[in-house]
Amino acid sequence: MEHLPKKKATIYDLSVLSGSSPSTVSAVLNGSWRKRRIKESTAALIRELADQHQYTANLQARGLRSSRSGLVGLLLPVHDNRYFSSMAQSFEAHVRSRGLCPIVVSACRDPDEERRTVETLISYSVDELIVAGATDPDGVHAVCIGSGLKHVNIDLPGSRAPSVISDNYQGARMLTEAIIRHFSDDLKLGPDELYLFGGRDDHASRERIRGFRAIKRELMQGDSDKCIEPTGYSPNMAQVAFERFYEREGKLPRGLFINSSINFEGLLRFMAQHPNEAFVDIVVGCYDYDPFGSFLPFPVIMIRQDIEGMITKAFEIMAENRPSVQTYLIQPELVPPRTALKGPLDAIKDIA
Amino acid sequence: MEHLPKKKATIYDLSVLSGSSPSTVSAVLNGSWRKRRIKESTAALIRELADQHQYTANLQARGLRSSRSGLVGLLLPVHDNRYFSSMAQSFEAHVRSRGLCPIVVSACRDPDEERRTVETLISYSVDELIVAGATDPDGVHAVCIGSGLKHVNIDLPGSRAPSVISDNYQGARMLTEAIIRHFSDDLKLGPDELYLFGGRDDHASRERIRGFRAIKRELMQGDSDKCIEPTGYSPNMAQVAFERFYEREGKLPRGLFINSSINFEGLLRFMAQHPNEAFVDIVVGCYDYDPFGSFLPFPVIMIRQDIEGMITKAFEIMAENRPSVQTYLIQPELVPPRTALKGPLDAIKDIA
DNA sequence: CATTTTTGCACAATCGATGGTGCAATGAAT
DNA sequence: ATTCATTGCACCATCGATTGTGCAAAAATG
Repeated sequence: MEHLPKKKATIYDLSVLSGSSPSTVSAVLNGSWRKRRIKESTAALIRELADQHQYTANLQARGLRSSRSGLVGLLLPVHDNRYFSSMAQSFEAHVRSRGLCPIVVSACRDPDEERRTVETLISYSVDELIVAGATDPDGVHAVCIGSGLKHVNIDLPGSRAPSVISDNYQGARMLTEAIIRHFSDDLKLGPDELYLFGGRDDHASRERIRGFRAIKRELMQGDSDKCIEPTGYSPNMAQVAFERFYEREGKLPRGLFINSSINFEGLLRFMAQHPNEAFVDIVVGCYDYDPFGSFLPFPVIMIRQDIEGMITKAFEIMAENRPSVQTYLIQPELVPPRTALKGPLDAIKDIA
Repeated sequence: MEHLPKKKATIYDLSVLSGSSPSTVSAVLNGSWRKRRIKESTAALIRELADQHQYTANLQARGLRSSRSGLVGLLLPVHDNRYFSSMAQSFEAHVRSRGLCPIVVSACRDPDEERRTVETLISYSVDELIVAGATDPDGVHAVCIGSGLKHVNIDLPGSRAPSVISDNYQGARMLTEAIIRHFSDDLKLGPDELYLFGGRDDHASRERIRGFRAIKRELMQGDSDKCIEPTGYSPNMAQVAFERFYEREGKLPRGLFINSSINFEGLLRFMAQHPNEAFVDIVVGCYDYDPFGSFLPFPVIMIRQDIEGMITKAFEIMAENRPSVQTYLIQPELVPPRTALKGPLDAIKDIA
């Protein structure tokens, strides 16, 4: 039977029931009672009543009074790809292990939405915030600073708050080199057969492009601007770019550096329009790891960013009392084709 | 320059500045001022002061007073796969469009964690909750009912709250039939060559198994218990199951119905251990859509659940004042191999 | 037994916003 | 000019917890 939504018990209810004052009840229930010299027996009684009546603290009230909430936020650009969803997963585990409540929100790469969202979080007195892949980290910072909210950037650095990012330059070098070396000597790749698609004008893309070009020049003695096609972080724009290229050249470049799995989805859309023959000889390097992407019918080399490492580092930084504004580089990992890595889900017990 | 975290302006500050009372300021700033017959000019003045001083309401205080929070929650089993991350993405868009704040949390398929998490959300006076793929929806329901929280189940039904799920029976029939028909007449699949892997003892798995068996008997005149291998929702257990099968039979079944993309990842892990030759003739049907999964080197047929449809329906139900406890079936969609569908990300503008 | 110390708790202000109620000033109606 | 209705706003209790302070009663000390 549905019992009517009986309103929740408060410390005042328990106060009456136990014969103690509200403040005593509060102290018992929030752990500060030793300090307040509450008798063990009083505490025991109150605790018993509390779970008899299923008391749970009203966290809004607590938050209002103490201007803390027990919430830790993660601001994401989007949910729907494996990079960010893994990040959310790791993040939650970390926050939970500290006994706090993780809340994940996305802001669609929109600077205004980013700021508005953070303002909302602040209005709930979120205690800490990880800002991942923000389009305008410094804008977010300004909002945070105004209210003293601890925050760390991840994935894309800001200039005013500590940042933890992966070493995109090194990663791009590794990935590019792996693409090049994947071709045997007799089918060697030329500088104008290796293209970079995707990304936009953000720190990560710039670094990756820098790494791509550097190693390309070192190993191939060549590179040109036409080998770089930034398409934004959208499957659709990437698809269009591939289509255009294909129309122009009659084929895709044999070597493809794809900036982010989101853009890789653009290649999928292209693939859906063309027979497999168009792909027999290509080698793709994707900056970002997706387990299914790793097993496509052509060689796909991927970079897996060390999400767990970045999250860990971010929380370490937030634990400091006066963290210095600097950018920490975390090394990413090269993932050869046909590799199924473990992820944060593996940490979860599943009773078969 | 870092201005010191000057504490945020409150209605009291604005009250002093404007010469009006706090309640007037409050009314102006929360929109109820017309009703309270505040003069237009007074309102204008207050509004100007408000954004001069960057006033934003303390939502904990508001929530405490009004016992509403403006938060809408989505409880997920896990973040890290495309099905649930798409769900999060759609959910956020819906909630945002209503001017509320979406918050997404996962509970790792752990009934206790589910209940604890919902209790936490309730402590923050979350206004509405979508419970997706909960292991124990009725347990969650009990917690919600205790505090009058509106909620709807998605993906896995409960018996005490309205539920929106996809038609798993029909979906499984479609998928199974598509697998069978994918084989040409000369290579026809036998009943003992078509296996179902993955899932566990939940409503969705049961329905899918029922659909799988029904159509199998109709089209193949055969089915047996050994063709069903529930492995739980874990890549690892699924991998182990595949390995065992392979060891026993020297090959994989030619027809594979895989229950959820999470289990499909188990197949990836298996694949990483074995040469591509082990897969040349298999056809996989996966209940859940993953764009990369669709392009693997063997035919992969997928079922895409109508996430957008389910979310929409869920919100419609929550908008009713006395929703009836029933289960709504949403039709899923069969996705042929090599198909790149659009997703919730496509709704996001990206300034290239 | 008188005094000091310790124990155990109650009191009350406070966090920031909301909304019911009441009342003065203004304008309209008679 | 008196009465009545309307306008415009202030007052105050309230939501549920936290925390500094104060004060009896009990215990320790002399």
